[in-house]
Amino acid sequence: MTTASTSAPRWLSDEEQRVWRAYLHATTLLEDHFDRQLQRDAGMPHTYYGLLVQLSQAPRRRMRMTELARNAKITRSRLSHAIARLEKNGWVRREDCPSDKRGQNAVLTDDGLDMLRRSAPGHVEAVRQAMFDRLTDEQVRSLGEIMRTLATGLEPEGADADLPWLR
Amino acid sequence: MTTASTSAPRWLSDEEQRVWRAYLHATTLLEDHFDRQLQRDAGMPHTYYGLLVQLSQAPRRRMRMTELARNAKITRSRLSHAIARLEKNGWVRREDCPSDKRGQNAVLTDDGLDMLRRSAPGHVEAVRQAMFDRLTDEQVRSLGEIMRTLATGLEPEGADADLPWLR
DNA sequence: GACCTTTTCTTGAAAGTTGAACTAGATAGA
DNA sequence: TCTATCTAGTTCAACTTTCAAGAAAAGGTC
Repeated sequence: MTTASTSAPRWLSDEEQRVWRAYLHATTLLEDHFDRQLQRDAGMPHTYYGLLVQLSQAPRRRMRMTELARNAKITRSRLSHAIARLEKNGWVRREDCPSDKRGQNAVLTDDGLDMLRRSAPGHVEAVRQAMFDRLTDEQVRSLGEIMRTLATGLEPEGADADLPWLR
Repeated sequence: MTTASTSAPRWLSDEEQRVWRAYLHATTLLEDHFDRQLQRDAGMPHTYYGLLVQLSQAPRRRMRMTELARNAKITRSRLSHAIARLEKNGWVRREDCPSDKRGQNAVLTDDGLDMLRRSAPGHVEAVRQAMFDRLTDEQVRSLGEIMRTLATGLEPEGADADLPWLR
């Protein structure tokens, strides 16, 4: 009897349960915290803000939709809706891709860049206050390594991976 | 010139940026991963599943709404909607609180407990595979400490805190 | 070229979340 | 008591996300 479906579950140890719970609590609170900070100061949820940041750092302030979805770790559908909303705000515009007629580029507008410049200081301060100011250098280093490991684990090389931006 | 609004922003260092990015990537992918696993195997999002788990561990399998919201780190509004949905599924029912006529208890039903027993092994396995199997014991220990620190930082003692379950 | 499959992106409806407004009951002070 | 305030929980509308379906172009094979 060695099949996964019938073998005895390897329950979490007490410490693992505590760590898992702490992980869920911290990530939920952090997400809520930044969503509120950015909704208040920039008029959009954290995810949307992240898209503008990505675009601002891309060559010529533009990026293909799927590429942007991959960077943000979200589905293309979600991205389509998000870009539509940001377009309404005048912070992004769409542009046909010259080399592939199916493709679209999302382009950060000047207004979008302005909005980013205005809100960036406050957001960085919020990130510092909630995360980096509370951790030792060693903890920051360790957190980075852990998070890279976990992210990599969920993005396997093979074509069998169920990745949001390919759904 | 020392006021927060006008002092030079303390931008993130390169390493801090990498850590922050890795954090966002990993947490986004993990959330997506568990939401899908549970939607597939238990017919509900991760947050809802967490509520059933909380109830299953509470005395007499019941809990006051605000208390449950506090444990889950979510707003009471969100919880109201969630419980309404779980009630439709027959996994939870509401009950008037005897000692406070404004209060409601959310009670895990027998059906709810069954559903939890059926899906728990698969979920634990998913958590192991995505998180604990990939980290060393030392990393698990470190992650726990980091997450407890961050969660605590966002739940200050004072009455000035903007906590989801008090909104 | 004709045909089939894959890739890119969008759409519309259903499900979930947020924020503000609201009801009802508890609490505290004059 | 009377009244003002606070707390518990729900509801509605607006917004966001998911899922399934679909249009259009690209790529591969014969």
